[in-house]
Amino acid sequence: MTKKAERTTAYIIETVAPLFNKHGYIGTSMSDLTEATGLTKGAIYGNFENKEALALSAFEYNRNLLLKTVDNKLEIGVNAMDKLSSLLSFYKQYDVFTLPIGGCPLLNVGVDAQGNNKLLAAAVKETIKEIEGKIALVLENGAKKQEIKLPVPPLQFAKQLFTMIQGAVAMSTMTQDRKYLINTITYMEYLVKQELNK
Amino acid sequence: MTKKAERTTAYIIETVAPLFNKHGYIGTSMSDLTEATGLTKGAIYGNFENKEALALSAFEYNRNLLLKTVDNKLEIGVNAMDKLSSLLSFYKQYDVFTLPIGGCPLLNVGVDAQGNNKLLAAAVKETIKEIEGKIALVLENGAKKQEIKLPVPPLQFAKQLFTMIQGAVAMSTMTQDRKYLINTITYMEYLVKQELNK
DNA sequence: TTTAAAAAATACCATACAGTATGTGATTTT
DNA sequence: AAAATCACATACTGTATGGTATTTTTTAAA
Repeated sequence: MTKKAERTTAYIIETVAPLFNKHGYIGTSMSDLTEATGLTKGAIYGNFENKEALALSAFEYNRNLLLKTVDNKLEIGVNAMDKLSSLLSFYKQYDVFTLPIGGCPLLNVGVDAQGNNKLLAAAVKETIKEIEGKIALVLENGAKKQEIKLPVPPLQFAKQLFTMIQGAVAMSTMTQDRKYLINTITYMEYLVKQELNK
Repeated sequence: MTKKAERTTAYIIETVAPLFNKHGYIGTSMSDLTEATGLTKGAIYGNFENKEALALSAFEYNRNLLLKTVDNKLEIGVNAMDKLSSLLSFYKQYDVFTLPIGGCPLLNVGVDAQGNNKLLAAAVKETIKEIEGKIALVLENGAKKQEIKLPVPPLQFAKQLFTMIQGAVAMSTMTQDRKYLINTITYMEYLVKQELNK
């Protein structure tokens, strides 16, 4: 059986991850965390060195949730086009995914931490690279099997794809309007089919 | 001649606007502001009701700077396509524009304020609508004069255009890599020409 | 140049902050 | 079941926070 502290550590992370994601590093106070967890500062500081370490763990938790989901979506379907469609339809409803975790962790932490926390900012940057790499891999395999024809190198195409996706995420976040997700991703579905059809 | 207080008020806004933009509402403390301005809290609170009012004024200052520039770019050229090209080439170097003001005010404040400050969040939302409207107007006029052919209503096209632009802004902000701006906007230039050519 | 009004500096307030030393009860291990 | 360890709660630290009442200085008009 898992140790008590391990379970508490996990519980704390799960509980505070949405708070940090929604209100930012500075915007989330220790009293917010004790209130949400029902634990005292003694308990939290017994499991985490300081606030920054906890915030980093919280981001990593959300980040893994996202990476895992992206992985799943890119496993669906047999050819590259199916996998891309699967990813795009996930992002079309990205607001449903992000609601319980307090928004897009990449956008929220990526913007919030930029001017305040170099560690978190670096973690976001690395996560973006990972997702771009995953998409690029799908494209590369699809091109090898001659399912699709790439107009540019796979990583470049992946970056531009993900940039547009994050644009939709940013706009729907800022305006609180999911139409940005739906309309832009719908257009991207058409765009991808047109660009990759040989 | 302008009154002393008016000049001080303007000076404060100009000085603190980049700070609020870079570090966020909560992330910017009053002591940050007194240090940057060289004034005391008495002076600042003599000119602004409270921190929130000052932050709002600071955002409006940055927002007006952006709106004015967008206006200028959309005035360049005679036909719609020229105006769009002018806007896109501005955003291709958007990092140069945002450097002195501490980043993109829409993205930074739009994300930061979302979970923390309803007033600022609403102000961002309205500014986005304004810019989309400006772009839509250019498109509408261009369509009327039959310079371009729109596949969708002008406002919808404007929204999708601006969404992609903000995607490039978001990605280059999060990764601190201006290539996202250059590559994505370059692709958009090609895309716009293709989509609007009749 | 005097003077009244305006503007800014000072000194202070209560509160909230992150973090910690120590005490105490729960959980393992022997 | 006793002993040792672990996990958490309590109570506190010093500091920083946003904000304010009051005093001092500056400005501008008479």
